[in-house]
Amino acid sequence: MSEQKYLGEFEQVILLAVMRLGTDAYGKTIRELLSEQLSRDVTVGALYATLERLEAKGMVASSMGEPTKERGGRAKKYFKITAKGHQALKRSKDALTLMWQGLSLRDGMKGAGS
Amino acid sequence: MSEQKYLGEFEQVILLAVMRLGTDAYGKTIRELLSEQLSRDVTVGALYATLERLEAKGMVASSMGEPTKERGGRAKKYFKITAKGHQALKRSKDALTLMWQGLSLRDGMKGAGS
DNA sequence: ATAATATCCTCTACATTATAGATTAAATTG
DNA sequence: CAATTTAATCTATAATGTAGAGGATATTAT
Repeated sequence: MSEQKYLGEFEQVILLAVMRLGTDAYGKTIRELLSEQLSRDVTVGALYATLERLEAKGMVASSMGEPTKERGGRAKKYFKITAKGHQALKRSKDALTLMWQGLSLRDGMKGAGS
Repeated sequence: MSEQKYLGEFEQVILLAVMRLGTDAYGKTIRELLSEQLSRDVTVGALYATLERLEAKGMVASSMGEPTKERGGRAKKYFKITAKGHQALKRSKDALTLMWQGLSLRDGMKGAGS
């Protein structure tokens, strides 16, 4: 048991990617999304390892799809975010939002005078 | 060498706390801020370990302050965010913002129909 | 049928972050 | 100087993040 409390940085990003891809979220599409949107190229290993952990924690659910496609190949493993995943994501977002409240980047650390 | 690319989840939160506290950021105040704002109670060990890592990466800078205060005690170690820390924070924020684009929580995974 | 090719997931290992709390350091007060 | 107060350092361990070789399963060409 023992529920870990917070989502890691990468876990958040992957959860968001899965959410975004809707019914078409699997290894390749997730990797492409991260590469296109964030210019973040992750290796397959990094991706699946994290998806597995998220599934173990009940944040995502998976199901194998029919392999019948354009040009052969193994069956895809589709992922979708669960209600628990949504909650975790919301908590993470709210926390960051709270901490950002009233802060602006731009001008670096001035004030600190003296 | 080897610049790690992304800030961890906790690193982000702490960096934001240091930024928020301005000239009064040290162990105790940071811990209090996290406890009050996020109801997140971290142990001293967790906090300092992360601050050390952030300093090693050049995201924050520290300086010892005069201990002369209300009731004795050891000197405080003040932290402030550096320009590099700002940049890292901005990158993290931008990435999350991009991924959140167009997504709304509320209604969970519908569409998946079939 | 079977070798070549295409897709995509599984497995193993190791690096970095996160978390805990006991311990030590340094100052004030009686 | 002993007791008290404030705050940082040290030592371990768990959880996340990162990599890439390797295996599985399907299609296409010969």
